[in-house]
Amino acid sequence: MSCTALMIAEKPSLAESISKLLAPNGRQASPVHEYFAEFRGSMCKFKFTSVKGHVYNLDFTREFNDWNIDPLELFTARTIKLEASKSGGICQHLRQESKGVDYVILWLDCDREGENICFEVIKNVREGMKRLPDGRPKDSRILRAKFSAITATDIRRAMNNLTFPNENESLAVDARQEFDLKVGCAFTRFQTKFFNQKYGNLDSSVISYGPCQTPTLSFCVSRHDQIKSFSPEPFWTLSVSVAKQGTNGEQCGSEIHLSWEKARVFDKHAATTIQSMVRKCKEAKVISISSEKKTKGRPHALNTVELLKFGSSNLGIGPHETMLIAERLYTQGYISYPRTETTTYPKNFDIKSVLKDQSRHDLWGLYAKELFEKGFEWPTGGNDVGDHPPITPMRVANEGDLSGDSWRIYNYVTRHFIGSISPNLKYQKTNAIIKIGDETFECSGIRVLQPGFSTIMHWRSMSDQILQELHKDEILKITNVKLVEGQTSPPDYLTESEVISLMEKHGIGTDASIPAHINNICQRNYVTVQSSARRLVPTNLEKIDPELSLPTMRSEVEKQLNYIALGRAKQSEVLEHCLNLFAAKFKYFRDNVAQMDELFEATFSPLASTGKILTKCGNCKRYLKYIALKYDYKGLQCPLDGFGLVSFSTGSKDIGYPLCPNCYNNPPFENIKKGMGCNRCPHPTCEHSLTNNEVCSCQVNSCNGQMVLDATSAPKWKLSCNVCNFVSVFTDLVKGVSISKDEYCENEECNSCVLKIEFRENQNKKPLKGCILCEDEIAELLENKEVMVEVVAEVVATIEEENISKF
DNA sequence: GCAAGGTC
Repeated sequence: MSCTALMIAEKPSLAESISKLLAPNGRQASPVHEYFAEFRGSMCKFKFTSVKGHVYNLDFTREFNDWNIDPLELFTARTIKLEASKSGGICQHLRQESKGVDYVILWLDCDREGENICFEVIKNVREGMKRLPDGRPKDSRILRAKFSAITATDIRRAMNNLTFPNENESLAVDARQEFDLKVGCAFTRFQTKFFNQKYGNLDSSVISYGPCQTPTLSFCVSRHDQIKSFSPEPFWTLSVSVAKQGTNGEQCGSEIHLSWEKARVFDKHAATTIQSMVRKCKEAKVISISSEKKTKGRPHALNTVELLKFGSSNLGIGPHETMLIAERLYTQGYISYPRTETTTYPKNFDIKSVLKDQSRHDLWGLYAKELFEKGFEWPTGGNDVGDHPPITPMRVANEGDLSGDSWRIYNYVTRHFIGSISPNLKYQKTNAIIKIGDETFECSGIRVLQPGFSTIMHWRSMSDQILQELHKDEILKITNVKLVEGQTSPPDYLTESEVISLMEKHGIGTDASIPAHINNICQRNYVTVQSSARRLVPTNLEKIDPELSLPTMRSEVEKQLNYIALGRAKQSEVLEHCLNLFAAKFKYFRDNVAQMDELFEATFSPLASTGKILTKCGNCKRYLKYIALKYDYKGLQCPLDGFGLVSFSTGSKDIGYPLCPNCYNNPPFENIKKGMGCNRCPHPTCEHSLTNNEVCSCQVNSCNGQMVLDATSAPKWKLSCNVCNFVSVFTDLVKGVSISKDEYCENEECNSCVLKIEFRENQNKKPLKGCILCEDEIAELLENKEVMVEVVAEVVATIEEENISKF
């Protein structure tokens, strides 16, 4: 009695290697991967074939592929599964091969996607299988092999412990596909149309949105924002050198540079005080010497993400390109399968023979040979995720065998492999603590004891740093004390490699899709890659709504999908719930984008077509456009929300004040009312608020307002009342006006802020300081001096009267 | 013209 079993792997290469591992002793599987072996007590003909990834792609039905329909309809649209590769004819192949077979055994990758492909396969093979005598299909003979490594023991174990495919896991993937398709397309279509109508000069024909690509871009954009909002601060540091001294106090040996315990001081006064104290000291004393052996561990086995990071940061090859090269090396048989998350070698992995092969290599053969003979280090640590073994060399290649970048990638993979089984790097670090007066300094030296893996992975090597021999309590001569001024600098743009790390940390994308997401945001011009260091710099096409670009957005949906996979929730309910949630987000987004736009257009611009960039929205980072109003934006920014300030004008001459468009509409604190300009805002720290710009009380009779310095009025400086229309403008002689911090008019009854006045260069006048109400010299500088002085006279009179009445 | 995830 005999039977036939059709076995299906996820990719051709696996069909080949697994069938080789399963074919009985000495009998190689034929190129078509057919062999005979015993199965469940009878002789069986095995046919091992494969699909090529997913069999189907999800798409909308035709009527929804029309960009003219309301994107909101997509959330409830009908979807269909279409065969993924039309030319490949995978469905046809499966139907053909499954005709009349007794068993179907599914060898798809053992992850959720693989489980989903199982059911895509079943859809095609179930029909043709041999039926039960009563004509029912033999579902009990559709089996699932579960394996965690492509090794003989593991594959045999899987063959002997066949189970059934897990439908819940597959349903979770179906839900994920439908969710991503609907949400992605709805937002993408809406955004694209909205911005294409608004701006003619977009650098991209489509502004896409997706649960992976958008958070990825968002990492780059938030770093961009950090850089743009960074303001450098000056700091000071002590640069001190000492030297050993002879019996007569003469210097012997070269200078030793010390690093200061405090590193940086942000107060110049403190820094100079410390410097002069240190200068007064005649000697430095060694307080302690310590020496410690340290270890830098050899790397774990190589996985995809590590390869991508190295490619980008050390070889200057982008992730997409790196994967293309790695795949080519794989199909040519030079390296193992390059898409894996696993960082530990399977227990029965033949490290010895791989290493022995490499001992023939032109460049590192000698090192590999020595390692082989002396005995390599068995790797410890790392993770077995159960997908594929780590990336290792499979065949020796010398530089001449491979071209350019292929060789560089192969070179790295192999050095990494050898490094991962080499000894650790060991070094001795010596540290000396040195005191000068009350200040503590240190210096250190490094001696490499055993280079270990860094011999082969030279980019990770350490070099000796010689430290002269010092003793505890030794007195050293101070040879140099300098105060060095520096400036804090903003962080740099994220490197591609840092973005990959962030994606990995937040679970965005997979080893197979990370390169695709990065490639996506580059190709669509959302970011550009800086040539040298491969840093990702956002272009003007930035994100729209921060809520939607949070990396947590993906993990929330992922959590819901897990419930389906575990069989704890019904697929239809979860999907409906998530889609409803995002349909609501979509509506909110759509209405708000429109509202925001209307609001700004109504307030600031009657003509939306032309005009220049006015200021930037602190929430969405889009530029707001401003058309032909009288007052210009002066580059001042609201520190609370990042919006650029604008001048509000009533239209009458000189009457106006600065205002933050965001605080104006969305007051940042309870006691700040809607519709307030900066000149009435009581915020304690904002540099533009009333608190920090009020000069004196309004001098108009019966007005209880405050005269506020209006920084947006420069170069024509003015003080304006925040209640009535009273304005005092400075004459053209004045170049700058500012409020002197913590200084008030000596006249206790007045108590106005002291103003600092700077004159224009051609005036040849020294800056002035004083009270605008009580000092004539300052009041003279006002164009409407008379008004001011008249009012002052009245005020003084009132004060005097009040004083009199008090007595 | 649109997503993400497999694989080539």
